[in-house]
Amino acid sequence: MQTEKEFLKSYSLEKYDRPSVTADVAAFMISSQSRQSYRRDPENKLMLLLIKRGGHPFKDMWALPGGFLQRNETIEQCALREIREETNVEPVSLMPVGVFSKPGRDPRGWIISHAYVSVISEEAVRQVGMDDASDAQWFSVSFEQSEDGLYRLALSYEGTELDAVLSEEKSGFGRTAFRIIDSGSLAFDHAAIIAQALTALRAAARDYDTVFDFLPERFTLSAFQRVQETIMNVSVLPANFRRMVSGYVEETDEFQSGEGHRPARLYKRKK
Amino acid sequence: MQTEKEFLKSYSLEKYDRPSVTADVAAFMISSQSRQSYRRDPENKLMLLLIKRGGHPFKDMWALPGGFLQRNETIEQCALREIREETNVEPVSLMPVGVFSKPGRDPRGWIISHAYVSVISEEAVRQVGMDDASDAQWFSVSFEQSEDGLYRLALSYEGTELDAVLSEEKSGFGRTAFRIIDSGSLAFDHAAIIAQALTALRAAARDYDTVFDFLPERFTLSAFQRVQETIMNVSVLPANFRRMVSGYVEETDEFQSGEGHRPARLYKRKK
DNA sequence: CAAATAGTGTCTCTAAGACAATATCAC
DNA sequence: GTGATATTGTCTTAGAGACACTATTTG
Repeated sequence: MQTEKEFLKSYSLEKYDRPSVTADVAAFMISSQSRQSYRRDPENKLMLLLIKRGGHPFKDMWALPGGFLQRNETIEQCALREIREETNVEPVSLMPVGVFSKPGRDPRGWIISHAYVSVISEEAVRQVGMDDASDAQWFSVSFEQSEDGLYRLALSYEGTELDAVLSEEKSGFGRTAFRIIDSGSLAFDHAAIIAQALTALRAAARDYDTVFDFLPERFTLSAFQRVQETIMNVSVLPANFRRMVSGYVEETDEFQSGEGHRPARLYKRKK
Repeated sequence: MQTEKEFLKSYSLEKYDRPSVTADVAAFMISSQSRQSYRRDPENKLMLLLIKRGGHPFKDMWALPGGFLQRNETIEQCALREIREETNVEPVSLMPVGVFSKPGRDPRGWIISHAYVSVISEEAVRQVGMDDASDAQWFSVSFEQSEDGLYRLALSYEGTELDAVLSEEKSGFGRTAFRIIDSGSLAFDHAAIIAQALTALRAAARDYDTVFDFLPERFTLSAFQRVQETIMNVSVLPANFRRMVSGYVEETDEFQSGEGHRPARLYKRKK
């Protein structure tokens, strides 16, 4: 009879066939656009970080940042490591989206990808600064269902426009996934990963939980509302928004003035 | 300059260090207990399938069914394959729960696990029949937070009682995970996986979506309610429950009689 | 003063919790 | 008839959408 110790000594995983494992991250940021007038509050845009691939496969195409899982780290740590390397910024949050393991999804071979949503603070990115010649760039995001039932994902940065088309796919058992109809020149199956990530982000923003991740420590309620509306792609009456979030925020006694209109009280997240 | 084709020809993933990948499944079933009287409707219990490990490591301890990912299948297909093998039943649904990749979680080496919740129909299990001497058995489940804030997971089958204790762990960024304080003699980190699976199951049952998976094609509203209450571990007034689910079900013109009280109309899932 | 946002109050509608009352069967 | 579940209806309360109205600042 073999003891557990003996068993483990003679056991080797190397004998078995096994895949390579990656983490890919959809890192989002809210950026405030310039004002239309000295009175008007700035508009917000939802931005997604993409990397221009330097090598094969999909050379010169845009892809999500990501990389291979290493020994002695969790898959979350791998995702964080990759996003730190690309942005030089500490992410505010990280949320799992799903696992992509369909055979053939990567031409290099048997590779399964773990997708995450990460939120990056605009302040932090501005401090680090963005290199316009860098391979890493922030794209503005639009994702909507059109009348024909298909989903259009539009990413744009300067002159570069990536337009993907996807269909909703009941993945066997009620869960919804996305099938790529037109990848819009995104590498691998990343168009589908981005669509899934946006869906997860919006679901998480429903209870304001993830919305705070996009905001600084102290914020006005209208800044809060603008961020929420940008993520969810909906609009709410300001009076009702205040009421709905009143349980999630705490007053401070500071105000934001100099905006061309009545100063607004700053709030902070409750508890 | 190398073309993509040339690149792929010379590329090999084998050079890199990579983990073994498994899918582990928390398969749930609702079982109706025997009646307390000829009038009383039977009570329900939530059951979880566990396998007694035949070999090292954790020999003779109970574990979730699962196995290694094979080439040419997705991780979902792997989960389905494992649960089919153990139950000889086609699962009704499959839902991802999370990835467990903490270094050291498996004494055999670098193994990351993908956890799924699966729902099995009681009818199907009864048709196949359960072998009492089999390594696979259905345990009744209780999972609650006690006053001290800790979570108690209790699994029982005939004389066997497994009692695990867990604490909630803010996993870095707002997501909650569970840390094992007492594994209750469950193999690996499976106590934490089960806790997470139950949390995911309850979240999915809030919108009745997963609840239908436990029900036959046609069901009475009180059967529906009993299943919902069993999963969520709460209770609702029958009058209010009918109103709440009225949008999700459709009347049929069949009734269930012979139950020792007024026959109930059978309903089916809407759309 | 004008333009913009900040902030309050109120009407309405809907959904959920509580509960009363009636209906119908098996024994 | 009795004991159980089936089914309907009503009262109340909480929360969200719509909207009117007032307050305050900067150019």
